[in-house]
Parts: sequence; C-alpha cells; structure tokens
Amino acid sequence: MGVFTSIYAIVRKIPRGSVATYGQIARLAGNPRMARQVGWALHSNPEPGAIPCHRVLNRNGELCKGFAFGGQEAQRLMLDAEGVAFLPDGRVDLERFGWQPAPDPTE
DNA sequence: TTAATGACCTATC
DNA sequence: CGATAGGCCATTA
Repeated sequence: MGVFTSIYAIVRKIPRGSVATYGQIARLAGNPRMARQVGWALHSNPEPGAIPCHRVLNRNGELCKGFAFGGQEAQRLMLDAEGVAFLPDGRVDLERFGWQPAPDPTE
C-alpha cells in the first residue's frame, strides 16, 4: 500500500477510448516526478481487468518497451478496439485521445 | 538502516 | 535529430 492505491484509483478512472501518460497520472497522484512509480506500480502488482494498464502510455504517447499483457502489439489492438487510433509513427494522438481529467461539473 | 533498481522524464552532446 | 547521462521518488533486498 502506498502510491499504488492512488495510481490505481486514477488509472481505473480512465474512460474507454482514451489514454493517459505516466506523467499525467503522476501529476494527478500528487507528485509530477512520480511517473516512474506509476509505471512501476502497474508492473509490480496490477489488478488484471480492473486496471487498464494498456491505456497508460509514456510522455510520447507510445507504449513502453517491456509491457506485460503480451507486448505492445496486443496493446495496440486493445486500444484500437476501444476506438483509440494510432499514428503512422506508432504513437497515439494524445491531442485527441489524451485523457482529460477533472472535468468541470459546471459544464 | 543503507544500497540498488525501475513499464520515466528532461537536458545536454 | 539520435544517443547518452543525470535526476526524481517509491519499493525491494
């Protein structure tokens, strides 16, 4: 128990069809420098099915090198199945599919 | 307790 | 633009 709980809570809130970056989650977790622990938390003890790790990308919007589920390849299919399009660069368009947290209830 | 590591990020050469 | 080095913070041994 520790930062994981916060990270899990945030990652779990990522809506389908959207993706978030480690830095983004880290910032929401409380510390913008916690980006490493974010990815580490997912690698250490994730909850398959409850935590959409595949929606968590690095700052470039690309998948990490040593992903778990079976490789970035499987992940790319998962995101594509959710409606997330990939750029020819092999990255996700964070400008369009980037998760925007803290939506104003006034709107 | 200290030392080492890590699914990262940023700056510099 | 591509690669290398350093820094940050939490977890594990």
